[in-house]
Amino acid sequence: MGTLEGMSIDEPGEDCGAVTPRPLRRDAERNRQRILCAASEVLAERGLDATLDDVAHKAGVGVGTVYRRFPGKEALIGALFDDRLSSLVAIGERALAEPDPWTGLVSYLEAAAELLTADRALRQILMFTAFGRDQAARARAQLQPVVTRLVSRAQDAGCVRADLRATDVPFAVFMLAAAADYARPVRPATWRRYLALLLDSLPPARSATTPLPEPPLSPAEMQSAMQCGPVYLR
Amino acid sequence: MGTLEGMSIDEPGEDCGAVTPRPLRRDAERNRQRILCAASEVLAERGLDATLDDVAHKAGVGVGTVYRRFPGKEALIGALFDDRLSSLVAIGERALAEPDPWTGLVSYLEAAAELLTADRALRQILMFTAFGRDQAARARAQLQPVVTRLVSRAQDAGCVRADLRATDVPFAVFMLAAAADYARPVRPATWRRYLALLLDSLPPARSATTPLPEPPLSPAEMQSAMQCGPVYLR
DNA sequence: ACAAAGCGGAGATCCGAACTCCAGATCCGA
DNA sequence: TCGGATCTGGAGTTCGGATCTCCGCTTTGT
Repeated sequence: MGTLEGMSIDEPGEDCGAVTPRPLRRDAERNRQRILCAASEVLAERGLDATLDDVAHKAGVGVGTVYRRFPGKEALIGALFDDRLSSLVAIGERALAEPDPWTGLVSYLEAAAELLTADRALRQILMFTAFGRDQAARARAQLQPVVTRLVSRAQDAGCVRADLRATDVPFAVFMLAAAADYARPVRPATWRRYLALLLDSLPPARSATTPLPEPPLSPAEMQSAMQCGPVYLR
Repeated sequence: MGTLEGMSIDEPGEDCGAVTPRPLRRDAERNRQRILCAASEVLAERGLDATLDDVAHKAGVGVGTVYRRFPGKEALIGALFDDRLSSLVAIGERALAEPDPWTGLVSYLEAAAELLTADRALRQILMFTAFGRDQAARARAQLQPVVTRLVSRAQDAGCVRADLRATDVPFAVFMLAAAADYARPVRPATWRRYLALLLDSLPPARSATTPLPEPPLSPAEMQSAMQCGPVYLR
């Protein structure tokens, strides 16, 4: 518990304060990358319940190696999701840079949903877990003004209903992510259909419907979606 | 394993075939009811992960009592959700009995979402689990023609877009349930806001927006929603 | 060539949920 | 009212699965 792994003082006499992490041996660094990469895949697919043994296996290293490099599961996840979360913020800023207010809002919804639907662990972190609480809270805090701006700008331009609020946006994304979770094993892009549907509810008025980009699941696909979903129990 | 509890032959000589379950002692029957009732509450709240110890505790009986009455968790859940599932079918039929096609579809969405959002275990059973697989599949099979009818009737009447399909309906309900799952601890009725929003995407055209019945979560509420959600990990 | 650093992965440890068991409490027919 | 049948509580056993440790061996780099 609490090893000082990866922290060592560079110069023997050059005491304390700034501890420069001595660079890892080449093979060790290579493994570290493999681990991060494997963890990223495994977590995206299986969510936070994924085992560190799974990660190690996928990375082609032993569990010990994982634990030598990261204090524990939590630390590994923390390291991984720092950039995921900041890329969410980046998405928001890119959407705000979009000149057309409607396109901006839509592209935010689309990109955010794309990010979340592709990564189950990220979704769990943002929606529920007590896990990366601080990181997630920080991301949310950064995001909130951006999304607020995105919404009100679109409202000012008259292309979005007046009663929409900034907090409705993450809800929309979560709902799409839930749909994706269900349909993914069968047909992963199905969430886009529901994004398109949802978008039709946003303008103050409309004279037609936007065509829905993805076909619906057939009843048979529906059936098999439930067979293989994130199995609870047994 | 495999006790014959609750099954006994009434008359000693009157062999085999129709085994009439001798009625339970009065106290035993009372406890059985308590258990079912407690299980219903606990499962609705905590989902399929709920422990039989939880159920026993809520029912005010010992775990042993639960196991004497039901072979195991699975059996208890099976017993409980038989009627939940058939009430879903009933909702569909009631909606179809509604004379106005639009009102019919809307009332189905609303009632189904109400049922699912109130019961986490039911949602898990319908969406994912390998658990009550047969029961759920049967319910789905019964429901499918009803929903199909509900949708096409509304389309024929011209009040719903032509590209909507029957399988979109359960998706809508699932998405609402996901929203509810997130918002419940903070403000349980929030899903109605998103139902209302969703409904605005259904007509072939519209000249205005329907007022949204529930206020959105404030950013602060959003924050605290995540604090207490269905905690994953740790 | 030889420390130092890193490695694998068996297995120790821990945890929590499902389920069992039996000494007593409770019921109910005679 | 009494006695045997039935039922009860909940401590404790079992089990599975996940986290994390440990140490003999391999790889690196000087």
